[in-house]
Amino acid sequence: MTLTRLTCQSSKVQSRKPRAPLHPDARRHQLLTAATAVFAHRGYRAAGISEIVATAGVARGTFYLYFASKAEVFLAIADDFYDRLEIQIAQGGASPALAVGSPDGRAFLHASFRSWFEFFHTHRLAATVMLTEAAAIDPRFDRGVAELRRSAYTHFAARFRTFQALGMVRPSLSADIIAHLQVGMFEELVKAFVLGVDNPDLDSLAEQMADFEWNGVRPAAR
Amino acid sequence: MTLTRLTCQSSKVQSRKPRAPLHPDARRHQLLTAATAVFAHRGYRAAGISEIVATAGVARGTFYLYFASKAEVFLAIADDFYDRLEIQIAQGGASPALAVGSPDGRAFLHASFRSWFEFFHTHRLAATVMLTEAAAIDPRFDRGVAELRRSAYTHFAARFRTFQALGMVRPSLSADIIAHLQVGMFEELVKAFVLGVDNPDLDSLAEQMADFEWNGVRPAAR
Amino acid sequence: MTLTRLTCQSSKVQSRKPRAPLHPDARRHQLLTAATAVFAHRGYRAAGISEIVATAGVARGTFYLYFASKAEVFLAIADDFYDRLEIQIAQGGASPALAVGSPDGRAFLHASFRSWFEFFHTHRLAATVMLTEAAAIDPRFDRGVAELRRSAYTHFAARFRTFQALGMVRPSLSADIIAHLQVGMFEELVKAFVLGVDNPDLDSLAEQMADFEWNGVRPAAR
Amino acid sequence: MTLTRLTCQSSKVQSRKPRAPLHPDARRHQLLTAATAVFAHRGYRAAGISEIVATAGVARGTFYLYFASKAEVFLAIADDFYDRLEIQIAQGGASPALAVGSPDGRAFLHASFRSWFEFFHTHRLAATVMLTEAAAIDPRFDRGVAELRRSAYTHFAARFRTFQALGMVRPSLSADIIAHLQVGMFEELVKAFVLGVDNPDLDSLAEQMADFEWNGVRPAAR
DNA sequence: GATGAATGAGAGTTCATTCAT
DNA sequence: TATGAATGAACTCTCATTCAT
Repeated sequence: MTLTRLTCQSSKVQSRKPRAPLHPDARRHQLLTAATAVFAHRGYRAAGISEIVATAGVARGTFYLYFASKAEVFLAIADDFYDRLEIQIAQGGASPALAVGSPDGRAFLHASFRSWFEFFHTHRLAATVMLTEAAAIDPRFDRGVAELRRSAYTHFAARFRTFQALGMVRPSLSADIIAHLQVGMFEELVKAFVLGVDNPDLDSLAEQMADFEWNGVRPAAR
Repeated sequence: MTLTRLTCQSSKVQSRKPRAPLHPDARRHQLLTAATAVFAHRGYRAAGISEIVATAGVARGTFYLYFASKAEVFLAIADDFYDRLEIQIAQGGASPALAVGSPDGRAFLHASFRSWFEFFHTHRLAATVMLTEAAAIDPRFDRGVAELRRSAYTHFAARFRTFQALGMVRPSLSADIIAHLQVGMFEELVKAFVLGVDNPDLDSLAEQMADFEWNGVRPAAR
Repeated sequence: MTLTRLTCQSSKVQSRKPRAPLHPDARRHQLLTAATAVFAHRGYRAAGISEIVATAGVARGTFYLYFASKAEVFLAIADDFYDRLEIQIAQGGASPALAVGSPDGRAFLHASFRSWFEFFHTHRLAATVMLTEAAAIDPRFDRGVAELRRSAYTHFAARFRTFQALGMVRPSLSADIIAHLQVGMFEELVKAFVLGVDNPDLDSLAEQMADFEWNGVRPAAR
Repeated sequence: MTLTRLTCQSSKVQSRKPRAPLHPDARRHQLLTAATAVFAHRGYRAAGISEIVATAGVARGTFYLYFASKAEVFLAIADDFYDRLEIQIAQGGASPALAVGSPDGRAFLHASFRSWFEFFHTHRLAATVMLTEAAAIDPRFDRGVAELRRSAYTHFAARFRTFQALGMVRPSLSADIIAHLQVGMFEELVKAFVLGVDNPDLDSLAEQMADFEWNGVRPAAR
């Protein structure tokens, strides 16, 4: 008994033309940047993988070589932003230490605000994504954003209490509420005058905000 | 021989039993309320027509008898919110008129803030939708939502200028920026202490915010 | 202050033309039949939802109105088959009861085989699916198929033991192995001469199989 | 402030380190073995090239140096199996030649079955692939796999006819059907008691099957 | 010869919208 | 007026295959 060979003609269905490979880190960064831009302009839900890969100039499948899912890129953007935030805080630009020795609370507020405005201007797109997408995307992200905001409140409240202890600010104010007010003011100015604006006058913004926070709106006592 | 069932058997298909016709306005209101609740809890994109009609207790098709599209309900909610906003403003609770004759700007701020907090607490769900979904959802909405915010800024800025003209507040402050700061502070407090909270202490909030805005954080001059 | 209405033009993206609705049970049956045919011809993995809905002559989305997923239709087919199997067994066509009173084991085997061949011929397509897709599809299905085979072995083994107790068959044979041999022979004949054949001679098959099982291949003792 | 990481960071991207070249035949064999194992455990469709190359310890591209496509490896496995099958047949372990001179058909059947059980146990994995994936996988394979089965039937039928001519078995039986019955019984026992079992008692199996085939189930004539 | 990043067609699934009843 | 089954474009994700290195 002789069995005929099975080997058969293969019917290649389509042709694929891989582009030039790139260093993995570079490609990942490229995709992260593209995703940040797309999320910033369209929001998480409205953004499509199609748009991200088109922006990055790669094929659909390439995306999934670097991120497990759409949610995962989003979280990667958040992680990136957190990292930069921690560096910014660690650099002391916003720490009360700066104020010690300086009796001028108003000047300190100005410097602090200015440096934060600069931070958000530098990281414009990622900031847009973070400020915009407060809505539910992924349980992990919800936790992350909540934590981010809470840590911001805690940070500002702690700083304010230090100031109160130093007698630099009025002791009757609730540090927690002040923290929220600061975050609210800051977020609003950032959204209105920093993120979508080409050449924002960050110094003016910091000046006005510091003046407002320091002196209030009450006319000077006569 | 008895074999266990492999499937869970839940068909999405329902039976057809027409509900009693309702007055068009009532049905529209019913759908609008349902949509507001669903958008508030899930966000615009995540909300489905299915969920809205299920909440309203009507059929899918009925929805399209009253609204041309999903986008249209969202805009209807915004329009509704506008209407109430205009009434609130017209009622003078927030108009500078109140302040005329009263030289006490701080008391005025307190009263104004309090009444606004009450407004947002009363219209909790719609407010959640407007504050949450203010960000880019759909290019088509941007115009509408942006206009809503702009009108709020304009209102507050105009009021502030009136105050400046009356000498009630410092003239060196930029009315535009103050308007944004107020909106930011207000929005933040509303989100943090009003919308998701059962029995918010609106008076305290108004008090703290008014104190902060009026006096700033600077310690009392000795 | 007057706010302009937001109501905007809706840009309908595409036109949809729903076909005439059908009674849910009819539609479900239509889809189940189509899926059975497609799975029978291409196997579970190779079969696409596209092919199923094309066969049923409905739109892609309609499928998901009746089945939660591709795996779910498959399991529904299996459930259907199990139901018919239980009926077939319950009808006693295969029960040893028939043999009682009749000393003719060979005739009983013939009748039993015949009725089973008829069953598989009647439910040709579903049977093809069940006999073909022994491979892993879904844990639930694996369990189901294993259970199905085990119950078949158990059934045949029990019947054989009854026969042994009645002295109708040789007591030295292992009922478990005989059960497997019967299932194997049956499956093979079904696959080769029943499923893909237009007018199978079921009686001949039953006759040959009964003769083989009853007498073996040994030449008649002289 | 320390924020917890949101992502799990596992990139699919690997580093590039060429392995030492290997003799083409050795590499091909390495890949064939890996593919056999993967197909046996996951089935043809569910098996991925990724898994095959990971098992073989080579890169994706290497696979396509030795096989034109996924389908081609499958056919190569089948070809391999054919080769071994022909050797097994040629070795006469299963040829009627053995029986010539020996009047004991039952002993012959036992020896033959035993040697076949051993063959399938030795080539466990390839056998699993061939027996499991015999069903419709891809229209292109049907021809090949069908031919494999047909050649098995032909072989057994021819042998049976020889036996009939020698007067060793009953002449009234249809050789074609007997061939199918033998294949079915054999396949079933192999699947149930050989392939997935650690130390199968091949001799017992052969004994039971030979006894059944030789004598049938009929009680000894009194 | 060996590599693995890149590719893109096509898979399963969702859901806003339509219209026969 | 009210219904809900039907629709199909668009979505996220997979994986066999290619080719620059």
